Amino acid sequence: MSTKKPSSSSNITIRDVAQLAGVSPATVSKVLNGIPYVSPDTHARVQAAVEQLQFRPNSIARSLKMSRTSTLGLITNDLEGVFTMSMMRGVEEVAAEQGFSVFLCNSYGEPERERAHLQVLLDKQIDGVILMNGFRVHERGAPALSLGNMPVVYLFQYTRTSGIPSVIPDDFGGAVTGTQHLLDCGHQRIGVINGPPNYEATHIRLAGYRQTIEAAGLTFDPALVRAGKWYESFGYALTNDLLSQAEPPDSLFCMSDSLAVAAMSVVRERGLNIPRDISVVGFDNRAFAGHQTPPLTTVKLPLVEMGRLAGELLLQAIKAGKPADEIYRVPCELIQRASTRLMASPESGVN
Amino acid sequence: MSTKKPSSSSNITIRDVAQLAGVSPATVSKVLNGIPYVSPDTHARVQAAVEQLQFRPNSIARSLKMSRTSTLGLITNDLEGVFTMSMMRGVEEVAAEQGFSVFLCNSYGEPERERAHLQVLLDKQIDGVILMNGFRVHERGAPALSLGNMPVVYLFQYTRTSGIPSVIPDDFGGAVTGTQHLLDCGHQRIGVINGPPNYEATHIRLAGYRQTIEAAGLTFDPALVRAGKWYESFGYALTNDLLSQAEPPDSLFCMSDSLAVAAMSVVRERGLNIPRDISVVGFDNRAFAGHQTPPLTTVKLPLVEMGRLAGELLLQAIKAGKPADEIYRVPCELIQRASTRLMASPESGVN
DNA sequence: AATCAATAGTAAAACGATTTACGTTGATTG
DNA sequence: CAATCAACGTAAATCGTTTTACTATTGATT
Repeated sequence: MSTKKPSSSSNITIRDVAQLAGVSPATVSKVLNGIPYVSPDTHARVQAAVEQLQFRPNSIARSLKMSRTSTLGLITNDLEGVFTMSMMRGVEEVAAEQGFSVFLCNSYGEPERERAHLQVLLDKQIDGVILMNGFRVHERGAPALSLGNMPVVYLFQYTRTSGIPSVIPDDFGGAVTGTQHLLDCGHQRIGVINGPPNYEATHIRLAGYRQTIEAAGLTFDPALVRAGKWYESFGYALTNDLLSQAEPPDSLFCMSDSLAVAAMSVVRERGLNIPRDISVVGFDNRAFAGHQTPPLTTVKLPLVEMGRLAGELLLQAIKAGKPADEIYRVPCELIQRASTRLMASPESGVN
Repeated sequence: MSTKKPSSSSNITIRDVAQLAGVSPATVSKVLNGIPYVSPDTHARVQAAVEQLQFRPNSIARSLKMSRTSTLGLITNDLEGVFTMSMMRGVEEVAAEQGFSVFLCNSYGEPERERAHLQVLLDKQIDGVILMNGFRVHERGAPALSLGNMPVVYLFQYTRTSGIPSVIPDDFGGAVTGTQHLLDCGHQRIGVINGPPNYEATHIRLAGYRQTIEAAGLTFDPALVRAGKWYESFGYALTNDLLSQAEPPDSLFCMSDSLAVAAMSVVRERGLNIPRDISVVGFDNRAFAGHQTPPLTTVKLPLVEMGRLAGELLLQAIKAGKPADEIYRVPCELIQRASTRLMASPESGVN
């Protein structure tokens, strides 16, 4: 009959293990942490005791001494934003891989809440924090609270103030990729349905588009560009407007998948076939993009990868010295589906 | 010129405060925690010292002694699920209100990951945990690890094993509400586009529909019911099928907003007007529901409220004794928009 | 045989708060 | 006047680890 205590979950401490193994707590600590100079015999005895008692060290006590908690903070402006969860997943994933836990905080975009959350996290001695923006206001200033020398990484927003790495999508490159794909399909008049001017991405993507068509020897025509908001409801009028011109575009590059869905619907209503008569490319690679008819070719916002990178940068900053403060632009790859004319091979030029 | 130390964030301890105020650490602890028997004079002196030093107590040290961390765990099966973030927001919200932080963990539905996460959270001495399901497999068994007597709450899933409260939507009531609304609009042949049979919600909602129409004196007609999956792409064929019958339905109750979007699209293609010729009701109240043309009337899944309730139940269990183990079904209210014929007042019956 | 280095283990001091138990003091009371 | 009591403070123990001395034992080297 075992004499195991009923034990309310885990009263067992390192002392109990030491006692059972017939050694001192210090020795147990050594084997627990793989510190050398403990005989194989003792090592085995301690491990057996740990096993038998189902001992698990108390992280809190450990943290107190070590002043490292293996804990990250993740503060978001907009927990319910459409891009938020994928980035969160990336962050959580790398954190878990490296034995870190992450505190989730929602600031609702209010500096006062952000300050309060940061304060609590500081009190809880987290090792680092990611400040993540759910919406696309890219440039941001200092955090709402002085963080001393705690590592910080910005995600989906950037800063030019020094010492803080930022992770954002490569909007320019993404626009280039999308545009080039349409050129490769043989299109000469590529229409653009863009987002609102108060988003930096709007301008950057347009610049990417412009550079690409000009590099292909075409001239930039403002008549082919329309701008509204990111939502689907804005796409209908803009697309209709674009297609009603004397010389309508032969393809559409929509700067969000929502806009692309609206555009496709308008194109269909006008009796045109996608992609035979007109190609459509979206941006974001939202979940619904692949479920359209036809499935939407789109430029993917690398959200999970961005989350992972932000997490890696933060962990790296925690473990070593700070990485060079820098803006990391994660490439946006093309997800080729059926809303654009399929070419034999992406390499083959237009000729 | 101030002589404040450069200070690497927070080296200042309760001793420093005590020293500056000319009292003992114990006294400082008293005023910090509002414990009586400290003279107004001393109180003021201590507070001044706290202020001057910008002292903030170290949560880790506090937790070690008190064995309470003011920290919750939230483990989800599916961090990227469409319902997850709203529930998370609810949980985070109440937690923050009551001074708790929440650890976010993604188990990807793998028991092994869930076990690992739980283990880490236990080591970190969290005060309680919410096990949240991102998809609609409702019934679940015990957690993947024995949790001793740590409070647990299930969210978006339930259990009949004792001691654990569960928070789920009231699918039955929601189906009743949606059906009744269509009856109130004067419809007699209400078609149903349902989800897959391996979801319990599918059956419960159908039962709610059936009971409601039978209570109204109509007979349940299986020919009016179609089932597929929740995604939009399944809605087209089902709706077409339903509407091609000799006696087609005069209204549609779609058990997800995605299905409803597909249904509306099919209805339009057939040259019918919504809501004049046919009413459509959805389920979930996804973000896009309000952006349809016409905006979709739908039964709201009370995700944020469910998250809040789960958080409240957990905090309550932590602070007091466990609440009665029970299944909490949160009501699903009707969000009335323009895809159903508007009635003068919900109270006025059909007559 | 004496010295030294490497190995094995431990006692005790941290880490930074809370809490218990106790000591003053001054006022009130029988 | 002695005894009681309440108010105010503090020293020291405590929470469960890690880490820093420090001791003791070996085996190898001169």
